[in-house]
Amino acid sequence: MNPDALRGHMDALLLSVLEREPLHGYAIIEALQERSGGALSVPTGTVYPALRRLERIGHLSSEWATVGGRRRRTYRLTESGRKQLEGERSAWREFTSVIGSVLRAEASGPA
Amino acid sequence: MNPDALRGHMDALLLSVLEREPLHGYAIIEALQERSGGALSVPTGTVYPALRRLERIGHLSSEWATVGGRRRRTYRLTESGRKQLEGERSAWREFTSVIGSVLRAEASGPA
DNA sequence: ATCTACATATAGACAGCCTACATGTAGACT
DNA sequence: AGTCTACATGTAGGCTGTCTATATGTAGAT
Repeated sequence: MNPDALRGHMDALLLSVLEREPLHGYAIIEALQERSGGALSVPTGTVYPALRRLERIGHLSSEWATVGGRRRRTYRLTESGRKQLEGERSAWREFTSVIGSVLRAEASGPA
Repeated sequence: MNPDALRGHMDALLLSVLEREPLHGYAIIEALQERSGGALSVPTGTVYPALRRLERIGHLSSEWATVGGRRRRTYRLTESGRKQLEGERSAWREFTSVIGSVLRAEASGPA
């Protein structure tokens, strides 16, 4: 998966994976792998900053927990985050529809 | 259409629009508008540099023409460009499939 | 004269994803 | 005791491609 292709869709992925339950960063990375059938290996250097950004703009909230001696920061969707996810989903549909319509255009000549 | 979303898909769009016939930059922008039903307004500052980049790496070739007193640089797909377009198309299918599978995952709780 | 459409081009800003690195705990295995 | 892997978070800096803004010029309509 070409990294550049993810540009602008990372938020949708993160919000989507947090929709059903709160998760910490490491678990989010695993969830993305699972849900994508192993195709998505998002590096920590992408996920952690993105989560912080999403929290900063109010789409996520977080709290620390210690489980088995390890510190976790668990993120959950805020109300704003749920609305944003809705928006991301419809933006995704529009995006694929628009790009798809260009890519699938018949290669038949003019006239 | 969020500009960031285009990242990494611009090449596919440009190659695709040049598949059926050679076009110059301005006409490419119009063709993208038409094919997308008006949804794609790609600025000249994006298209012209991108076309040059694609020519530099061998996917396009170009030649100057003068039509109605105006200078045009007409681009056409090279053989390499056609192969690249094939690759872009299958990458697009994979991309939409992977992201889609994450976004569409059921929001039902675990167990 | 002025305006719009046609037509190309570059400089610099911006943003976000990536690589690489740093830090630390827990448990298994030798 | 030492090593290795999995778990877990985080930052600095690089890269690159898209965008905004600007520049230049022709043709035709008003």
